Amino acid sequence: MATLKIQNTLGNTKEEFIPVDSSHVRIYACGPTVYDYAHIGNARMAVVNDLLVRLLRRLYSKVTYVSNITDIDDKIIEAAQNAEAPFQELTRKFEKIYNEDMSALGVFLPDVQPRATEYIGDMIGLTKKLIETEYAYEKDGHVLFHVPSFKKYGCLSKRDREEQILGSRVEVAPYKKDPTDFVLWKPSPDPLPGWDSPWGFGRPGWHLECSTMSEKTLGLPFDIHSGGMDLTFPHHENEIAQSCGAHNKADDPRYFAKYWFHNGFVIVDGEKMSKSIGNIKLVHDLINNYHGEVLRLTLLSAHYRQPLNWTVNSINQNNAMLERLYRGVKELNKIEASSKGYDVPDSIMEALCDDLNTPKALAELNLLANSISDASADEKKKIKGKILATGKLIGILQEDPDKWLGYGYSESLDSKTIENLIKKRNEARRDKNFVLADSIRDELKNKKIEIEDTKDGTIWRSIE
RNA sequence: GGCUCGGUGGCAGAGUGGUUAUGUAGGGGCCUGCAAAGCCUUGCACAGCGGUUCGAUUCCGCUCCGAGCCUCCA
Repeated sequence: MATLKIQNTLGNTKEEFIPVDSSHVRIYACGPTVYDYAHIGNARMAVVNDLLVRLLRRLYSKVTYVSNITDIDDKIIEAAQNAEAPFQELTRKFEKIYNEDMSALGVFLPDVQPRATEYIGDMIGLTKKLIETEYAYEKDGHVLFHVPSFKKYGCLSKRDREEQILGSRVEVAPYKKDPTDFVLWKPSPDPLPGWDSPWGFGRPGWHLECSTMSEKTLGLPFDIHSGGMDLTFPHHENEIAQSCGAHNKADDPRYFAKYWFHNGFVIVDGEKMSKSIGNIKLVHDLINNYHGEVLRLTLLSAHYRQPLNWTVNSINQNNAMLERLYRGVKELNKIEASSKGYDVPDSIMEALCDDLNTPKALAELNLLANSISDASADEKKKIKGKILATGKLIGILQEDPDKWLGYGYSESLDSKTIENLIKKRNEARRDKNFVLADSIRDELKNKKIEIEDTKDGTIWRSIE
């Protein structure tokens, strides 16, 4: 069995994955803040983690995957105010859409999807602990984490506290003892949502929820904590400070999570995705134009830590690759898959286990598909088993190939009409009346029907 | 300014101290009445300059260019 290696942001090296408890692997991914439609960057995180979890499930008997829903936050409050609706209405709506959109990309629901608002009591508890351990202090209804008290602060993002203060561009709030202190709990003035706490009516700071929910759902320490690269600082750095501080484990950042797994950004046509440029690609829109598998494959076409340039060209290239793979599966459908449990090939497992090297894995899959043409019938059985198992693991090739390629499916003509035209054409061909035969083919092509003369007769498919 | 990470063939994108992935697009061919699909074949890529080495795209240094974080952000 191939051993899994992953790049650990904590230490910034590729490490062999050794679970805290090999009988139960536990992973937590920072999930979305649900106030708007998910964009392709959110999807990359979801797809990459989904694949990592699928891989872990092959390697370990029990895996628990937790990914939260952030359903209270300043942006949510703002969006709810603009919509003139209770924030819960907004968050439930976009949580549902998020899950539907991710499902379209072949992302399985996490085992646990905790909502921040359902853990407020535990967040208050964690904050109390941090006050007890003297890593936090209260001031004017705020509770702040005192960063200078946490010696290892910066260990994840490799940031120097002093330089951070120098490089800071924001004004320091008056209630902070130190410019780098961050909020655990803050007051919520009347119209804003909030909860009662020992420090008055308020709401949690952003970082607190993940420390709380990961501990409550998985226990400490757990194995992998993941998220987008931008979360490394400050979000994940602060989570470590909170979780290790609360448990008096300030010297041991791994007491919280052992491995930190961060995915790179998606850029669009070479530019950063941003509201001001107006180039945000929403999954909700993309799935109207492309099958989820095409989008998933495109997201996996680059290594997860590299920037991914999202362009129409790259979607098309991956679409072409997927179509060819489906043709391979269609070819193999003429034979039974081997019943001898032909599984994901070692070469592909090795690639995936090597820090989730999906481009390498896909290259190996292509090589496998290339081997179909000159394989014996017996070999084809094995190849079929391997391709299907691989497709299942990485979340592609799950559709019926005929349907994917459009064989026997048409929206413009009913199949009887098509069959009749094909019959007429074949009669014309028999009579060597190629002018007529070609005109019938052109007629069908105009109706988005393409025909193929195979040795088993003429078949047709709808094309876009 | 600080900290990361990159610059690979038309495009996408792995990887390696010496044997030049993979896909996609293009060229040529086979097959076909012609197509379509498939198959075969082809392309001497590794930002620049130095250094280490028998040998560097791969290691080291410098230069140039790009991206991300340092403020909400996947």
